[in-house]
Amino acid sequence: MIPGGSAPRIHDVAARAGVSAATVSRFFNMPGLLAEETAERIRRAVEEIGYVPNLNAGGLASRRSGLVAVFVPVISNSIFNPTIEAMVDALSAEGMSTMLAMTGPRFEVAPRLIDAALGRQADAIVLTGGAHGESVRRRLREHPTLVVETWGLPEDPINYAVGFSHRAVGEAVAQFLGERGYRRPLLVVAEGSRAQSRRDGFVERWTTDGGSPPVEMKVSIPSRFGHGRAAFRRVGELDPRPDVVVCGSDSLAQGVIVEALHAGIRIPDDLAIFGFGNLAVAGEMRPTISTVDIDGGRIGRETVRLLKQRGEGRLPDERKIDVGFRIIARESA
Amino acid sequence: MIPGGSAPRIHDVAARAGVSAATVSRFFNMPGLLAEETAERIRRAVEEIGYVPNLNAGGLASRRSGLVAVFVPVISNSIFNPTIEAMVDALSAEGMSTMLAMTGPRFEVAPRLIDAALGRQADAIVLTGGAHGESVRRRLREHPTLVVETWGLPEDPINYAVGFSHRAVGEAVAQFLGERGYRRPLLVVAEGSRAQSRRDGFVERWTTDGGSPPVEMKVSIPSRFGHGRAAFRRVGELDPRPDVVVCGSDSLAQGVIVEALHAGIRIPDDLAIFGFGNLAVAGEMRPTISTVDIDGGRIGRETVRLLKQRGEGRLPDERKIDVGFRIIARESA
DNA sequence: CTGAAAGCGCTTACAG
DNA sequence: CTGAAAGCGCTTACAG
Repeated sequence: MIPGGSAPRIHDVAARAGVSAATVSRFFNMPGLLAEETAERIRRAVEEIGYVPNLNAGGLASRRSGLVAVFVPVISNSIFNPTIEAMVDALSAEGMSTMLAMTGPRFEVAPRLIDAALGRQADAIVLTGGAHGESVRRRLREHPTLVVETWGLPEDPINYAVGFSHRAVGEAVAQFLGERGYRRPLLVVAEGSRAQSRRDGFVERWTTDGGSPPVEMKVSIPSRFGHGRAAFRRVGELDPRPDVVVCGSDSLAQGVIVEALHAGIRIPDDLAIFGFGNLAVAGEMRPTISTVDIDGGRIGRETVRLLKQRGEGRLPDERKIDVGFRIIARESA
Repeated sequence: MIPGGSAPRIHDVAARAGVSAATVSRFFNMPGLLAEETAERIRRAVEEIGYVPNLNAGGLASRRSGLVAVFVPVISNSIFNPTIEAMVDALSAEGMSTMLAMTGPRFEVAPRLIDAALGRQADAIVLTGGAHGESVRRRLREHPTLVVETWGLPEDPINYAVGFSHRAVGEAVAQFLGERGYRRPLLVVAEGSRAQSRRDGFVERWTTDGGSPPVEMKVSIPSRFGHGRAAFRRVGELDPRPDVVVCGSDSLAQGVIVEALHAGIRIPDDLAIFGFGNLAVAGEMRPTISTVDIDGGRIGRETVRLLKQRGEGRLPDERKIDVGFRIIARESA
């Protein structure tokens, strides 16, 4: 475009190519309909004047904004980041844009954030990390916008949910640690309903398998490296002493390991550590951290696939998409 | 709104409140102009029918989209995250929305991403982490959209830059370590022009102060925990052995510490470690990590302040805003 | 395969 | 302090 001039509009392209604005519009949105020679003329005109379609005007006319609002609690050290990255990439590849809304670590979704997403006419709202309040859920339920909840699999999704069963994770971890011969787990449980579900699954399976009820300890969210100090202190206070610390995140597990090593404790011989999330650091730590792998990228991609399917008018009947998880056995437990 | 019904429009509010659409528009955009009694009627009508203004239509008419496009390389373990969080929060408080674009760790800004930002009529484009190619810079320079580059302070900003001098950081670190008596630094330098600037500043100051040219080692970006292993291996290969490892990030510093401790090396007595960024983990590690503190949140807030000033038609003359940095002396060096 | 015309839901001079 | 009317830059039946 000419520096300082105003941006070219669809009519400028049309005039230059000797066609109507409607045809230029079709060039971008339904290219299959155009005669090859017409398309070529338009292509050249677009190139020459540097035309970029006004997507907001287009969205207003077509009633499809091409905008997806992604709600996340935070992005610093968030376990959801691979999901968000995969989602932003996939959306961008589909010609859609990502609007980012941050709710804070406790998911205090201000009504203002919802209004912003709806006011921008977001084609879809993606809730990452779930655990939103009933009033927010009701509001979204009443609204025609497609809502995808990720990382959890709520009993009754607002529209769709892509994630895994946190309860099943808890059960699998309990089984794994029981089979490895651990007997006195300390559960470090973060606030929030998903952590609570994992805890419930763990406790149920553990006691069903004949274990005595595990000792529990609460930490605030997010579950971070720095909590490792308090968690390790708790280990020292308990009698009998725990033989494994089950952490709500790999960062926390890493923090406990650093504290334990600093105190001269051997891992896993004196104390085992189990994480959650399979962050890169889990495989790189000394010792490497046994944990639960969640394919966060896949959650993001499945979410975008859902949006594509909606665009094609063929949304699946099944409203919960379970991406599963894997126990990763490494050195720390 | 009525479930299943279509969203109410400004005319619906106007009809219910017994005023014109123009007055409802003013209620939202220039509330000071309305009679208190009129405002109250509109407020009630908005409440009753659950009206949410269509911001895209509003933006089309007013030629202000209220959208800010934020370009970041990645968000997983990114040092820019506090900046992004502060920015998203501040923008949201101003009634603006954040569009998130991801360029990949090497800032390969696809022209498609720029087109998306321009096509959405972003009021401003924020480049986080800088280091974009000349063709992108030229394209943006020609465009009337406000561009703010963050974290670096380029010689000639596209429009504005908010950040600090990476070269000055390098110089300050060299001075600090020299004064502490270290003599044989190993510089672990990540790819990218900002890391290179810090390296240049370090080397210049170090040699000016009489030190011999430091040993250097390249790592790919992002500069992560996992690179600690290779960096520490390098320490063992060098003769004479380095007495301090200067890392491109706190994560990397953490990785080196873990490796060193695992090998039975004492920190800082046998080997000192210096980081960059002052992540939370730097203050929580054992030993705590000496590093450079960057107030990332402030970078985000200053950026939004710039956007507000532009909205009020009073952009500052000075095109570079330097937020500075601080050396944080802790246990590791 | 292409065009003319209406319309998407707002804002903003302009006039009073 | 408020309203009527034009217009923001597109898309999409409809018609040919």
